[in-house]
Amino acid sequence: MTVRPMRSPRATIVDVADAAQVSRQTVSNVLNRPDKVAPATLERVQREILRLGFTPHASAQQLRRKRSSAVGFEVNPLGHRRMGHILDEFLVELTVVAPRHASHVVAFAPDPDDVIAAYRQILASGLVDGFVLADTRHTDPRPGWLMEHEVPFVSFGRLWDLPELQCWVDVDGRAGVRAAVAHLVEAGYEQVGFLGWPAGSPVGDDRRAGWAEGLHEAGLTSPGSDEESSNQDLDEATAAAERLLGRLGQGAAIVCASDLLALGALRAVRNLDLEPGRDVGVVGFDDTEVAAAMQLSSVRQPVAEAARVAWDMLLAPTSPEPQAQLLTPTLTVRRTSIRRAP
Amino acid sequence: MTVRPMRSPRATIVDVADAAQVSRQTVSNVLNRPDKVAPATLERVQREILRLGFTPHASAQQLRRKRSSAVGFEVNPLGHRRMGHILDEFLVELTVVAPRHASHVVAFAPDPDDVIAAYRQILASGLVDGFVLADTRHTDPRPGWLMEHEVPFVSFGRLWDLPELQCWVDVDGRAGVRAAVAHLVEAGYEQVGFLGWPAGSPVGDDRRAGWAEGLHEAGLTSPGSDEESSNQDLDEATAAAERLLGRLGQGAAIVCASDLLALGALRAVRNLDLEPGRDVGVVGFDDTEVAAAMQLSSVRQPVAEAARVAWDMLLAPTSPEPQAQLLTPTLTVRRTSIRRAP
DNA sequence: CTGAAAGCGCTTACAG
DNA sequence: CTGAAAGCGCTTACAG
Repeated sequence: MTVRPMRSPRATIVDVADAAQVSRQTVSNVLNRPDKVAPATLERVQREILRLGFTPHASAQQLRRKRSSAVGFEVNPLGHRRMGHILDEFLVELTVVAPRHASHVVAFAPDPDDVIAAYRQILASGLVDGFVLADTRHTDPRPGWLMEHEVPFVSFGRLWDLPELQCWVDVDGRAGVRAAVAHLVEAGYEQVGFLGWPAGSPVGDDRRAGWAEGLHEAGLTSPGSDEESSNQDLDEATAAAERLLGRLGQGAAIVCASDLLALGALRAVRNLDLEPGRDVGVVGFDDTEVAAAMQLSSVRQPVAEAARVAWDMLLAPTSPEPQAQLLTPTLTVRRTSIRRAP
Repeated sequence: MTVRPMRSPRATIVDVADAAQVSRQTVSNVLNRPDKVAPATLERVQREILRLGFTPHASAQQLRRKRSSAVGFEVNPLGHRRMGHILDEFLVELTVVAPRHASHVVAFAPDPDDVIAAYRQILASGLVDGFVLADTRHTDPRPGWLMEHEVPFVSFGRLWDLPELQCWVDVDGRAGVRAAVAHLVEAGYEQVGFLGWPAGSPVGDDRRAGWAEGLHEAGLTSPGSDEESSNQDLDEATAAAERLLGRLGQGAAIVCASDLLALGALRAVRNLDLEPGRDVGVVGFDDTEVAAAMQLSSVRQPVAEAARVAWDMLLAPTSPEPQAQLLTPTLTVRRTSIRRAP
């Protein structure tokens, strides 16, 4: 047996075949249909594969199989802060799961002026078989285009414009907020107000609905005056929270549609010389770094699970059509929703 | 991956050749060595390429050229919060620049128990030609292994263990902190203290050195008592900042090694019923979301530039050996370092 | 300047 | 169960 030099050219299927005294097709069979190979041959070939450190060349497989075993994931320099890095986390989890499906993830960044062109290009080059979408929005051109060209895809986030499409996984924000309300009531707060975004955003409206449902389930009624809204801006959120606190009585709590809004609520509480948690409960949404740093209780999206589901959906047989999935978030409880120190 | 058949089979080089009435080699020449093709032929072929929407098949090119035109980038589910998402940003910028080099980025997540195995595997499969490393640390096995196997790579972050290697780009944290000190002195603060990490981390020590240099340049001397250290923990940082403020006089400022430490400093300031900015200056490091939300001045790493440099270095000729590059960060000035409201 | 030939490394019917 | 043949889509010397 020849000793392989340090920087040797990769071993190919032919090298393995020669070493194991079989044809290269048999090596391929060992790799792809081991049940069709005699046990003794199988073992001999596998030993040589291990010994030579052979790994099939991805390009050759892709070319022959007419399949890349890769999915594309769009990353976005402008938008990637919008969701508090949830999407960065999602990409990581997508990548973690990929090997389980003998696949990999290709990141790409479209020109903002022609997003579809990037999808078209990467698809035409055969670099990916399909896509995982994220950050879907109203009038998003991507799902329609992919649909029309019969490109396999799954979306992390509901497909707002195409309610008939079921190829998505999302997080049930409504249930998360509902759970936060229940938690706050349980913790002893007597009223629960809501600090949300201005009406009209599907995600924000969904979270607001969760608050209303939570109140209802807890037997509390909303006087209609215990909510305020603000854009994603700290000063605006602080002012809104101050107005809200002015109307809520003693021992109240505020559930917020985002951690940033919650940060405004914390400020408002302190501006009144009150102590978050002890005097006023506050819960945020997304459990970002900000939340952890500020000891803010927050609703956490199950990102890793969403990534797993996305893969499963993408690889599932096309019929029966996969069902959309709504995952339930969890609540990370920290100081700002503990009414009394233990 | 189960793939539904694509609606239209892609156009191949042969389709273009037939349409343009040339051989397929000529089409290839149009693509790869246009100078070797007669102008009239060139134009005719290019017209057909456009008309058919032809894009070369990546796998076929990779197989033939023995080059993938891709770099691997390791993403890490545990470590990706350590640097305040700087690495997520870096991946995005790497991806943005990739098309300029006719390349793409393959993300991968190693098994934490055998990181090298993931590098070996992805390399053996021919999926990438090289790697961009990040989050390098002392006793990092990756640079040595890559070096030994003559795998092209560039590191975002100094190669602490291999000072002879020049294939890295990093951010000059020392210069950033020095600039922050100068800014604070300029803004009218009379003393500048430092809140850092415990001695021993190369990055932290570098930032501390920047503070000392900044004091020196400003003609201030450090009494040796105007620094404190804390781990990345809000409560610990708050306590350290309180001790520090207790020793600093009126009109002081604090430069911090991270935004989280700075958050502790902000808390300490408020605990003393003082107002950040007006009474005590505070500057953080990394300009994270937390900084933006808290109106915290902070040192910002030029991540996009680092990504550009990384690509250039990776593709640069191997001789002369590329020079390591240290980029200068910028200071994002917000409320916490403005002494008086305008 | 253009085209015929060889081949990158693999997989998949198919014949033996 | 095993191997000879064809071919995935491209590029690159090379001959004309």
